[in-house]
Amino acid sequence: MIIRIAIFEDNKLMRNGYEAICNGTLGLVCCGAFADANDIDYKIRRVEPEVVLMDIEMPGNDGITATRYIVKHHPDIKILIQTVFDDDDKIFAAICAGASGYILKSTSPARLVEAINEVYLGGSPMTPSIASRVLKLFQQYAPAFQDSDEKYTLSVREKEILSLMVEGINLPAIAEKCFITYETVRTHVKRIYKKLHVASASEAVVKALRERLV
Amino acid sequence: MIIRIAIFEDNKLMRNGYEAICNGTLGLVCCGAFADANDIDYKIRRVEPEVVLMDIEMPGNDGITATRYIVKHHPDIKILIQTVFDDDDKIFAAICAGASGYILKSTSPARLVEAINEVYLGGSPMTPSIASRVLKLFQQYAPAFQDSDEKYTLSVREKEILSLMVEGINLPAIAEKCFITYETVRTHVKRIYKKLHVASASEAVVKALRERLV
DNA sequence: TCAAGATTCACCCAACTGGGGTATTGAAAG
DNA sequence: CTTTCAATACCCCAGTTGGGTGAATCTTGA
Repeated sequence: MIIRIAIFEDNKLMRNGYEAICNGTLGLVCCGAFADANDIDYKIRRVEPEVVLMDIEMPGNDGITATRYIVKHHPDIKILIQTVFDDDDKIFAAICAGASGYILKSTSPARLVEAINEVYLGGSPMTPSIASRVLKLFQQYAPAFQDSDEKYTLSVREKEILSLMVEGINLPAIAEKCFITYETVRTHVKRIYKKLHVASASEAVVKALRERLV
Repeated sequence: MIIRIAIFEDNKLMRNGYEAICNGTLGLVCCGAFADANDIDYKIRRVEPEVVLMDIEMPGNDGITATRYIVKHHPDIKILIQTVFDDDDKIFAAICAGASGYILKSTSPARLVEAINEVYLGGSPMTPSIASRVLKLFQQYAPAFQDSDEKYTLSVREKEILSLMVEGINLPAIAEKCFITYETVRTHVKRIYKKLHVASASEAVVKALRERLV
């Protein structure tokens, strides 16, 4: 099985370098090398890659936008972001755009080939320094758990009902779904409110989401 | 410079294996190998590691709790989580607890040594499959920026009221806070529901949180 | 100037919600 | 064997919510 790779990189030297690395490696083949991400749809349809090596910094259509586009319209294609910078905003944007991996340009050819194989197999290779920033961002944006030592002890049934509430289903409908009466659902809900120290469905679902109770 | 490593691993064979790997590698030394994380404070103070190799699954005091404790009280110590499982909850909990790296036990000794050096230097080595899950979790929990196509065009007042709803405040109270009548709040809320295509406060706040509308 | 939209307010009605009880069953724990 | 607790179910009541309709300002922009 040969992995087809499309390269997007504005620097001609690097582009040729990547192409050489791909074509010089058993199991890889470069099916296209482009200096920009304009006409991205045409280019992707033309060369039909399985993995895209994407430079973030490019003139015209930037790598993030292109990534977002490819993820949306060709969800099977894996995208490996390459950049010289490692600032939080770019990483954050790239991840949210749906990139599968993120490596610095200082990465060795051997590691690059490894990374290409890894994204192709569904993994997410990241330069450790990038990974470190991702974790920090993650901790920042998901402050749940932080030091929650099992604060709330919801029973199985209660968790089930709470998660249905998070889905926006109202109590009568929950009763149907759970094959129990409306009154029983209400009993559970009241207990949930007491345990979570809240007084309404909205508060409960917010707490459930924020503290990852469901 | 020699990196001091403390090992927490309940399986004796693996524990001895890790110890042998550390002591057999130039630049690393195992300063302590423990079968559980009980008395974690005493153990850490006793052996003063720079890097902790932590098994998640251990009898008694689990690896996550121990990680949280170490991060809190010895913030300079880097923690490398090791596990046989790669389920979302454990990964999420470990990251939120403050682990610096996360690798599977199937990782080769060479890669383990590499990972130890990387966490020591401030990086975050992750097995690609773990990294992949981290990215997915990240995308799930930070859907901001996702595609800021201004999906919903809420007015200023509507956003204000929606965010008060997310705080769990009920409509009469919102009216007071905004110095408008209860009926007006209700009019706004109804319009918000139409714009968001929802039919209840819970749904609205969930959507607001998930899509970062507030 | 006229249209569109934001913001404000009001009334009606049916349904749902929050809070307070009480009570039975079965399983697990001591 | 008794206690505890989750899960089930029912009652009452006041208050809130969802949905509909109508309407008056005010700003903004075509």
